Amino acid sequence: MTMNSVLENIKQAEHNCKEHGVRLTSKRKQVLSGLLQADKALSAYELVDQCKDESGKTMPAMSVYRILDFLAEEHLVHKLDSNNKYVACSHITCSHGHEVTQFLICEKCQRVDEINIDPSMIEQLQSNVKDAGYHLISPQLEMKCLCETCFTTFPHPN
Amino acid sequence: MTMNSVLENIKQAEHNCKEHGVRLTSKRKQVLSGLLQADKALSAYELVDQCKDESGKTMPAMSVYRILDFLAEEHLVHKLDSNNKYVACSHITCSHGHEVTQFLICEKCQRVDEINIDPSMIEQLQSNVKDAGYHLISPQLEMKCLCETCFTTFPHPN
DNA sequence: AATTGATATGATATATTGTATCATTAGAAG
DNA sequence: CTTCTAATGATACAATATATCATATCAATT
Ligand SMILES: [Zn+2]
Ligand SMILES: [Zn+2]
Ligand SMILES: [Zn+2]
Ligand SMILES: [Zn+2]
Repeated sequence: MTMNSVLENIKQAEHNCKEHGVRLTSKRKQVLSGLLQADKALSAYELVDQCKDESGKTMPAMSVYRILDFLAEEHLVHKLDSNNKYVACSHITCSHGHEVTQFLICEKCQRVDEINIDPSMIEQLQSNVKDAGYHLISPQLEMKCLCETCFTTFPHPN
Repeated sequence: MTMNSVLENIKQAEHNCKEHGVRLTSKRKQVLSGLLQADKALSAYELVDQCKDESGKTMPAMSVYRILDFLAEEHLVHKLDSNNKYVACSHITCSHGHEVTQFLICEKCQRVDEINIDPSMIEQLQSNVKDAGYHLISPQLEMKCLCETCFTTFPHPN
């Protein structure tokens, strides 16, 4: 992501936080900015390294985890359970809600696309869940994939 | 799951393994049986404890991980990325394939239901992935839920 | 400006999950 | 029985995550 885009995202994130009555502190900006620049999913500890590289100062892992929790609550980043990594939300500067999020995750290069789901599909998923006697609490679909580049670059089975 | 059902599942699992030219050893049976009896998702280390309780002998964590890998390859257990736990396949004694598996996971009690997806839904998911320029390599949908019991028992937001 | 209370961050220890590697054992095949 | 392979054990360690208490920062009030 270009530096301009990063700044634009940060600015919008700051605005969103203000509206929610919470603060996007400089550390939180630093972490979010790191994720935006990386343009892929990073682990908490990779983010520690990235912050070190950017600023020279070490950010405690504990702080990174806390900040990632905060950013996730604000829907500014998402945690990917598939690989225990974190990715910046693709929809910070647009007005998407987050009823159901779907991620396509490249297993090789950690590139992630956050795509939209057809509302009828969401409905069907919800109704499947309900029919099975469950109550959906955190709908997030993660699909383990290869991106086009990795698919053509690396050998693969099938 | 009743002891009879457990034995029936083990028997079928043994048959399946024989067909694939691999061995369902006694340790592997012990782990699979532990998961079947638990009737919910367990972590690898919870399984270590369970094996200890059942047999008196300690099974090394390393072995449990290896055995879980084996069982997963045979589609006898599934790994849930959502909570880093493992669950016995619900379809050992029936003839389901595993093109796309969908799990409803209770966040409170770790109860899991492995349900079927409508083929048209699978198709649509696949086409979404393709449209985004990705290649699906391991389709497994995990939905974080509350089961009916936990939903009515515990307080919840919304 | 100083006081105070709430929020954020740092420091440290520890828990949990998972892998690498080499040694040993058990099974199948000849 | 021997020999080869697959399975398991033992040990060390890496990677991910949380618990807890101390300190710093910020903003409101005096
Ligand atoms: Zn998002
Ligand atoms: Zn890729
Ligand atoms: Zn299954
Ligand atoms: Zn439950």
